[in-house]
Amino acid sequence: MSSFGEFVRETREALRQQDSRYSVRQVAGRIGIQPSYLSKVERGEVAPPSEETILRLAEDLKVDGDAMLALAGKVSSDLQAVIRKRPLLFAELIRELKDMPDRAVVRLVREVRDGSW
Amino acid sequence: MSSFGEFVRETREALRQQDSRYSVRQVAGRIGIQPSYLSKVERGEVAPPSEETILRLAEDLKVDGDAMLALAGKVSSDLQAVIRKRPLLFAELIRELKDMPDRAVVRLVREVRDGSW
DNA sequence: TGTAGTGTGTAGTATATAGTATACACTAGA
DNA sequence: TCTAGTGTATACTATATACTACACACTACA
Repeated sequence: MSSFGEFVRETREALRQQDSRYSVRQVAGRIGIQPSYLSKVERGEVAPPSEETILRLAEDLKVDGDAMLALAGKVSSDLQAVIRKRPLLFAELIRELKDMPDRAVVRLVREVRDGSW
Repeated sequence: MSSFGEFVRETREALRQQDSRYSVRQVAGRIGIQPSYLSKVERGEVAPPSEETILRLAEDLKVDGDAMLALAGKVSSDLQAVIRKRPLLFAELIRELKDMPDRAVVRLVREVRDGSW
């Protein structure tokens, strides 16, 4: 059920192969939570942590923050803020893109970034 | 502070000019909450209601749901679900569009909708 | 002048969120 | 053999979220 927890555990264990500083205790220590709490999170015994904690964890595990938030069922609050400033526009855009293939969205991102328009 | 509450009160009072069924009590009754709670919401005495309640309220007051959620500091959970399915893609797109003028975003929406690409 | 409807004050509640603190049993290395 | 480090079990907590239930004072109108 908790793909978030599984992902964290697997990612941490993978890093640990190369670097002994990726134990539950040490990661927890670096990101400022109790080891017992991280342990429970990894085993899905409790819900995923808060956005702030997830982002610190993602950084420590060298994983993309937005991807990790998504696994936790969340959307970064700064993205939400962008949407909230122009709700009608962004709601329409996002709903329109909902069923578009990845390549279509990628193309859009490029178009906007390259400013070719 | 509570622009949400003010907005609800003003919208409801405006409708009431034409239709006496837009009293606090009757609106509350239709959307399934206590009148005292709606009263407190309108006066900003409590935080905005849940997403579900806001959407029922928006419908009753004939207002856009996404706009009303935005005033409450929320983003519709169905939009969040779209983002969570492809977090990297959508995060990049939205951050890229953050500082673009409205007309640029509108143009993009049209482009996608008209399928001219 | 009653009564139907109005908004609001007060008090309380259930559930979720986001953790902490401590102690325990186990293992690998010096 | 001891000790430093490992993961985890247990018990608890503070704060936020999202309301309900009831009572009260006031007003319009028939």
